[in-house]
Amino acid sequence: MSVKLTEGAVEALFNGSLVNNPVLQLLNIRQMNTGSGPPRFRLMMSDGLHSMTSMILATQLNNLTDDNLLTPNCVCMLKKTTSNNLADGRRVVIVIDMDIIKSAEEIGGRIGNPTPINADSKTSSSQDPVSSTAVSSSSPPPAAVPGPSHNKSSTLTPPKGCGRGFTGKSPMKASNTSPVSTTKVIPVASLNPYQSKWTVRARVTNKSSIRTWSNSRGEGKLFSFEIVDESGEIKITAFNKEVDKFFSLVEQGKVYYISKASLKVANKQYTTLKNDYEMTLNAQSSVVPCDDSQGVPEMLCDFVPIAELENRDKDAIIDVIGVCKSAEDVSRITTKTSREVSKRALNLIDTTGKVVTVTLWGEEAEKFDGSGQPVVAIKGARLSDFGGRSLSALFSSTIMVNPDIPEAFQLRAWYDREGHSQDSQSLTETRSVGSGAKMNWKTLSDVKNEHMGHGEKADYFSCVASLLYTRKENCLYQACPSADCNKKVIDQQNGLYRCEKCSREFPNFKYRLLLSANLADFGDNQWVTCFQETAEVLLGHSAETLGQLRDTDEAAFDEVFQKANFTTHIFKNKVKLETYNDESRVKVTVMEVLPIDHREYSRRLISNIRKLASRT
DNA sequence: CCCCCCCC
Repeated sequence: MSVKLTEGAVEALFNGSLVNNPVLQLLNIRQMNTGSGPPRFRLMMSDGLHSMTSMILATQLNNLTDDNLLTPNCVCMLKKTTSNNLADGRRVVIVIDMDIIKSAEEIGGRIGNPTPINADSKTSSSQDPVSSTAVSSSSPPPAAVPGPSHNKSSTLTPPKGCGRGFTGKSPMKASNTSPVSTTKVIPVASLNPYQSKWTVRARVTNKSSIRTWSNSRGEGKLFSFEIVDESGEIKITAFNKEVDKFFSLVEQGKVYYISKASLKVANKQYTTLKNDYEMTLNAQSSVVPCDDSQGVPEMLCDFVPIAELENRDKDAIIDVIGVCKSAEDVSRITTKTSREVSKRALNLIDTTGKVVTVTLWGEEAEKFDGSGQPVVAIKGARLSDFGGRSLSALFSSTIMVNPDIPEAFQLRAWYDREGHSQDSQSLTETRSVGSGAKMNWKTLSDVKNEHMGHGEKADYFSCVASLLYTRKENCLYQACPSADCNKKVIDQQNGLYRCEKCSREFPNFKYRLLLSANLADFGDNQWVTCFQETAEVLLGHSAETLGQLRDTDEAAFDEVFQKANFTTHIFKNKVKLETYNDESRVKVTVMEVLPIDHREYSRRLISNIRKLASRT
């Protein structure tokens, strides 16, 4: 058991002093009674000299308890703590981040002979979680020590409990006329519904506009914003009167003291922030601008590497950062509910070499400028399984272009040095590689060598090929004008056209395309048949237009075919052996023509070149 | 007390 506890750390934490990564032993862990909220765990930890019970695991670390790793006797390093100095002077240490560095089994027992630092406390386990953390201070915390252990937040409050020897059971009767002057600033991460006297000092991020609603429960208006301090973040919503009161006061990016708001458990379904709770402003709430924003972060991001998105659940809300390798032009689409909205898809790449497509909406899509391949960070994007894995920005997402953060500088440097030329792979299959269907890539010589289409059923394959030749002479025919009938009609030479299938004569017909084309790739060529839709894509004109053109302007008609020649596409094909008059030949029908995705094309090309090279 | 988050 070669582990050394940080002696003196418990006393320091208890007194609210800064301790750098203390190593402590867990003596006990207990789930507190939190009613309907997420479980909270209270820890008893020891530095070998002293133990303290007034330590609480931040809920984001609750998963540490999942695998029975956080069990008595294990040794932990507390990487981030914050102390929550309650209004009556009691102190609670909240563990925001920690590592278990030795398991209980490895340690095997209690290290040293620690004595409780709060020996004269008589806490009751049946009390509510906050009051149950009550400690009476035999040595009251030094008043000038600020709440967060990071030592940055200014001390706002005149020292409370300077008296000495007061107990946790009898709260200070300080006058509470102003929250700023009498309520201790606590970290956002430590906010919970069981504690009412607090002030947070935090920066506003992501302020919404005012929205109205009307449903069976009534109607009203609201706006919401998010706040962040160095401990965490939380969403705040204001309704109706509080909208009038606070909307113009609350400004994006500014720092405020906020107190006396209601806390409730956040609905996980809509949570985009890393907090189990959310806040609602009420008639008693106070929001006061704070001139000193020192130490209050701009934004809290937990960037997920792009390659890692493959392992995340659909609909997860995640933060992502990457270089915008390419971006679509903005376009307008109509939603299922007939609303028009702008959209723009970006392709982001990070140092994992993976690319993901992220879609921006509305104004964000319109104003985005992808020139110069900026670094783009998105906080709170939703993971979708479209095309494998893709991302979509939400109303609540924050989109930052070239943000002033270390991750962005690192990405920029990486991309400019090597990332730009690196072989990358997208998690998002684009439409051009087959609308979700699996592509069975073949070269034209593969089709022959593998005797494709010789089986009972047709085979399907995709290839990248160029149009080498088209038979324009017989590509158009006059077809039955009935919607569901494409049968060739017989010109009765009396102004009427007869369809044998429909047993009817019509005064008109429609043009249909049946194009024979010779496709070529670098190894072989192949005759294929393209019916109406695929032929229209290849020739770039409708059958109707081509029919008119052939009848009126033969030169223009010829030019259409000249232009189509040597164009390169992705062809999705069906191949089947057909036999007539004892003669068998493979018939290839083009099912779909897709534009080339150049990234995919390069990948195919390189792979084929390697394959050819390995044969020689 | 909202919770819309769109398209392929």
